[in-house]
Amino acid sequence: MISMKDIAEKCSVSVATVSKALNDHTDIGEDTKKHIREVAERLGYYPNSSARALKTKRTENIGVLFVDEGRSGLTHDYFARVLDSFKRVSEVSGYDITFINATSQKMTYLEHSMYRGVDGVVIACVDFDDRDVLDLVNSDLPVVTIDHVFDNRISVVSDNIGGMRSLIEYIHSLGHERIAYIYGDDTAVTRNRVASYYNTLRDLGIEADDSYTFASAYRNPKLAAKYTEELLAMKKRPTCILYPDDYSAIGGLNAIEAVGLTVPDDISVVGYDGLYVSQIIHPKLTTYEQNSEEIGRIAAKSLIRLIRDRKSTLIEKILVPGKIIEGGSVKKIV
Amino acid sequence: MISMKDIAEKCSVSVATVSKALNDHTDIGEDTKKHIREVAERLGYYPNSSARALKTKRTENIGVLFVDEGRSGLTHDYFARVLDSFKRVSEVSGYDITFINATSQKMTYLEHSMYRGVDGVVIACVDFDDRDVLDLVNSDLPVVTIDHVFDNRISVVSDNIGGMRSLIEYIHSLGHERIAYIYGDDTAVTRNRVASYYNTLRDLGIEADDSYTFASAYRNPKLAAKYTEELLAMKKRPTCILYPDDYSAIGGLNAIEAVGLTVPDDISVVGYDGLYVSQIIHPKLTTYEQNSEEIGRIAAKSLIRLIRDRKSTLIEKILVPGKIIEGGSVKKIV
DNA sequence: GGCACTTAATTAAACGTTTAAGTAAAATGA
DNA sequence: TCATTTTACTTAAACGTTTAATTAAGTGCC
Repeated sequence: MISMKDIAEKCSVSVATVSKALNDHTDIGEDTKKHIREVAERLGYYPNSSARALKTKRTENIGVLFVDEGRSGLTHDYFARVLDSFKRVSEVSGYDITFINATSQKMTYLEHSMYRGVDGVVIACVDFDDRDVLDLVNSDLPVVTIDHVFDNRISVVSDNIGGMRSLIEYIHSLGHERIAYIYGDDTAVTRNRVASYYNTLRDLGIEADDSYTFASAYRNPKLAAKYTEELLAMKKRPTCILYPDDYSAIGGLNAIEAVGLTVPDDISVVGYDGLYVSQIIHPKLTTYEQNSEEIGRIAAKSLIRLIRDRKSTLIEKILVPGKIIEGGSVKKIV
Repeated sequence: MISMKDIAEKCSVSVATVSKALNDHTDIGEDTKKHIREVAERLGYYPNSSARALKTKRTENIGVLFVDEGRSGLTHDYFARVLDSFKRVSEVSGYDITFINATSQKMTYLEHSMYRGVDGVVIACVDFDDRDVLDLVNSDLPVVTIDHVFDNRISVVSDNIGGMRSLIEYIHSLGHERIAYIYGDDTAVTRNRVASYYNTLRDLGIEADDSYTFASAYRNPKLAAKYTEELLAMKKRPTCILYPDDYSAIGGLNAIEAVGLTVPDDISVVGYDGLYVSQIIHPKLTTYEQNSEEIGRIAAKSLIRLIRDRKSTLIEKILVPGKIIEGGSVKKIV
């Protein structure tokens, strides 16, 4: 490994001069800089980030906490896209991404973050009631959370309330009044969507029917199919069913076809997420596409801003709207 | 930040003693160790990985190179699962994962790896002809590649040849003889599968018909649908169509349904990958599930072994078989 | 009591950077 | 011409660890 010392010797200058030359300080002559850089290049010099971090107390590294119950957020389409976008934006700003997860070393998330000396942490797709997560959130580290709001932190959240509202208003505008909702696991996200479901119906002058709602789970087409069957068996069955996500909606589609009914002619179906796959099946799902790209982007920008301006005590909740994808799974009722 | 110095002062011992006590060296008395550890705990001490790395030249960090043409491998189901598994196994062994990607700092992958001082690198889902990738592969760093073989490196590859063979043998055992194959982009993976397609047909005594094969692309249902239409329009059309991946197969399914034919009664369809979604649609796809879990696991184990035993010059190609998922998209022909 | 050995600690240097403070020479200005 | 400023560099300390070398005290043995 070539170090500044090697360059210094080769150039007959001090190590400090080399450091300053490579970091483009103003108190080094132009020709010296040029010469040092050439030699550095020629010797194949790479700066050593550990040494640099030790001195500067900055690692230019961002920690990512992305875990959901054993299964990592990585295989979760929506979060994978958020992370992907986050990563891209961070890299452009010169930050690398390191995962801060369950370690064998029985370190807490905060300990792990301190150990690695990350400059900041983004948290998403975790159990936000977890003691370790809360410790991290309440630490001195710059933190941005995604899809969960803490009152002392910057958060970037997908607009679940607005999303649900616009979906229902859209369906309603096509003539639907009997709108069922099979919703996901009990999380802040779900609670917002459910509340918005009820509020929107009320605002539209529709009386909500509790037998039209089911507590299901995310990404569980089987369970969604089961509740769909129950809905189909009702005397006064809904004309449209909303699902917690696109996978569940596909489960619903199958259940509907299985009893010989057709989507959207006999009953309409609406997903959530706008996954790639939702647009290649037949019928294409009408669904709500969360802006994962934008969420990741904003989270990265916010966190980096926070890191660079540590004294900023700004607490923000940034709401990111998505958009309706008009597939072919909802029929206009005359 | 609490450092060893603080603990040393508190305990009236030298910094070296603290270091040794915390690292459980044998030349420190038991009571001293205990005391030092208690104080460390009480003060909320975290070791500093930068300082440690500076001394030991080990970061306990693994670099991950996962890029495909602009779009990161993160959003690619198969690679997301491989990475997820890789990450889990690495973490258990005490390694963290850092992405080594395109940086704004115009560093090459190798430079980036050296800069971060990663102990090793896993490469997957990249353009393996890229100059920068080759430089990394030919560097002194421990490297493991996934789904691509270099003759000087350990590689872990999904058994594409065997996978293709077992799929075709399976289909053939159900009575199919006219088997079409729409395949993906020109990569090593594709070439292996195509070769295996021809070899297996030959071994089964079936004369391959070149008009039954199409160069399509991965994850491109539109293009797959187009070639499917061409196949359907043939006078002597195939009884079964193989696709490069499950998404493409779904595109094929749609194209088939669109002309009023039914899968599998009128024609059979076979995917590749065994994505979650392939098993929740109707009909469920018959497909080949690559063992992404195992691939990630083996890659991690191999890389860590290589890191811990640097002088090992072992070069291996580890083939990981997957398995057929019998869905409902292939009919038995009498 | 003297010798060798063991145990438990310390000292000091090193890892590769950054940076405040210092210095010597050159340029500027009256 | 000499004081002042500017330019271009060097010195030296520091960041938080690890570790080889050293030391000092205690133990056991004859």
